[in-house]
Amino acid sequence: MPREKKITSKMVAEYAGVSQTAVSFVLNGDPQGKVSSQTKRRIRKAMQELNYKPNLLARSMRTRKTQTIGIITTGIGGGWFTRIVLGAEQALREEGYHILLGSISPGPTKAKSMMSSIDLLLSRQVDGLIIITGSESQNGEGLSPLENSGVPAVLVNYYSEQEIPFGRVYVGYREAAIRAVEHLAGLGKERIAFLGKTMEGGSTGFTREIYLGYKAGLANASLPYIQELVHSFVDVTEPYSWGMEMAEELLALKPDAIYCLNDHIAFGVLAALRKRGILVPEEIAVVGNDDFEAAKFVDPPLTSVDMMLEDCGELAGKLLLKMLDGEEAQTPLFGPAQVKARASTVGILER
Amino acid sequence: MPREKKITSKMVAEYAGVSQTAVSFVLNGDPQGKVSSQTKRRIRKAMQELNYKPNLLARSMRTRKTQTIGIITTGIGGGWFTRIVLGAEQALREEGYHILLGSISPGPTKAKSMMSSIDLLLSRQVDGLIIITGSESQNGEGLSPLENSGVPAVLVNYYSEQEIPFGRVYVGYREAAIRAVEHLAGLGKERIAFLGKTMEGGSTGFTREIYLGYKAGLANASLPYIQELVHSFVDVTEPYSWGMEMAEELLALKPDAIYCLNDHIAFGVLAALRKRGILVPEEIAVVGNDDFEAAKFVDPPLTSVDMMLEDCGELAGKLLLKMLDGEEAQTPLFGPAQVKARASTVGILER
DNA sequence: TTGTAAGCGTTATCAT
DNA sequence: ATGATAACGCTTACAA
Repeated sequence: MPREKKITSKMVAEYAGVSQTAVSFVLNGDPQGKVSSQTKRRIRKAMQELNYKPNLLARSMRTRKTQTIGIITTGIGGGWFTRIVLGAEQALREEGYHILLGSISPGPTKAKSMMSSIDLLLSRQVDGLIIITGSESQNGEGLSPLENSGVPAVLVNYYSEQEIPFGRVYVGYREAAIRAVEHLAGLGKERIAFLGKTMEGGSTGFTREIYLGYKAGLANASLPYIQELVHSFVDVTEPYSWGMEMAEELLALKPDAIYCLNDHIAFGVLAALRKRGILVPEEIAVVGNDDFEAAKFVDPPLTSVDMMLEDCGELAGKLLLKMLDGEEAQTPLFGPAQVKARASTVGILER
Repeated sequence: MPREKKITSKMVAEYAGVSQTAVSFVLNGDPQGKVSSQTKRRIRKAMQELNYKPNLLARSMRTRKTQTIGIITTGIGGGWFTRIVLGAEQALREEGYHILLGSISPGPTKAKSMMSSIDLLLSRQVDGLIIITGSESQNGEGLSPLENSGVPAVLVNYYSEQEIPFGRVYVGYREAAIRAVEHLAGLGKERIAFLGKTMEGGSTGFTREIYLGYKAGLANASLPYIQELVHSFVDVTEPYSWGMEMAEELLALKPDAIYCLNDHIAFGVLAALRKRGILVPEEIAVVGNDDFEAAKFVDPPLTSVDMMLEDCGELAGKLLLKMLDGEEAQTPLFGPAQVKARASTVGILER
């Protein structure tokens, strides 16, 4: 019995003794009120009894709309990508769209695989595309199939010199840094060290944003930019160890706070300070970025800036919806950022 | 210029001066070798010059295969769901399938929303379905649309009394517990406490698996089951605090190890032991489950059992592929589990 | 080896 | 208000 015959609208029409057209109208809510409520009832009853399920594929074929958005991402990473997808999915689902996942392997030949992934999704006739790129800077690589497809697309975190005819959404890194510094300044901290990547250190993309935010935050708080408190990394393979080392180096310079590019670094910093018996936050407060789950459980719990990635995803989804409605790709949008204050800055109030 | 006209295979045929059939054959690799290599070249050239992209929707319409797998999940949770999807996606992509995301909001009316989600995906003519359920036990709720659709489906972590005609994959909780206990026993621990949910405590689903694994692990290591070292929770709202409390209670009973249902609880345990100045792992070793990212960064780094969720996803994907090939839904499959040894059991060897 | 034509399940156009 | 009929772009017997 599991093998029911597929019911088509034609069969429903026959069963109800009406035309297929009438069935179609009922299916689409009969906007112009062309079907008498009597036959409407008959048709609905027939649908029920036959357990009819419309074939959305056929509909898409005809309407040239699939109600499907492709999401592609390179450089997947522990959850950060997911949170964005989640936000986007929700925004899009509310409008009746589904998500079709593009290739999500990091892949060596990035631009090439990006192109083929886009091609595949376009072949499947997605109505729009969201592309979440790794956090590195890049140029218009791999986007060529999109450009002349006319399919609206939103790029998330796509740092590029070139002008591109797509919507853009960025994670709020700069705001994150500004808020972090403001938070620390608000606690009376004045010598706020920075562990990240400076422009002199060759920062691009999101690392650049964070650095600029750090400087802007200092300016907002009327604090001086102290060169010797700013450290730039070159290689990121061991952020934890780097954080430890840098913390050691900084000690002599008596900072009263350390703001770190990410939580990994901050964890290293905390470990180093713990080992030295430095009081956190009384002597030195520490702030990280990204608000990893782990931040709650280190000792002391780490204040970190949540990048609100779901919100970024929602931003991307809503922007895409507008574009699907015919609006032009606007100026870039930036996601919010929120300081999650914990013991590493405010002491023992909460876990 | 972004608005190129859509190119169809018919246009390619005209342009190349051949029949649409020939184009179609080339598109599908011409299995029977019905097209001369000359015309093949002509056709390929035409495709290139017109920048032809086949419309996969139309193909699906005809072949009644969409090369699309729907994935539905209830009770999403910080990343655990994602890792499974990732594994499945990879396995399926290798065989040319794409993932269509079903509704992924927790939702109050779970069974109802599950049904509509399944219906929607079926309407979109997915070739198969993977359903990742929350970790709670359930009955055949919400699966009725699937049963008589004849569409193959794999359920992940679906704990149910009833027989169901679907493939099933379970996260390797029981094995996880067995390995954890073996790991501890291997280190010479003999009084291994358990913080989880016992059958007497009303465990079902995965909590039951873990408990059974704990007992099996003890048996394997010829260790006695010591009733007083086993604690069962009722309410899970504050696992961290519960872990702290239980650790305190256990102290008097002199356990030499504590195995926790999850990392949250284990973090609480570690915190309590740290406060008491108990040496970990010399006096008491601690093991958690799930291997959160945070496990690496607590003090001391926590040994935890990785549930290898990507592998579970891969298992699910591959099982589904087999079912798509006509094989029957087999006996349930269980994912692997791997102890990630860290300082909380083996001392300071690694972070 | 190549071409013709039917059909997949819808929706949209145009008469009735 | 309702019903034929033609698309949408592709695959696939079957005919040439």
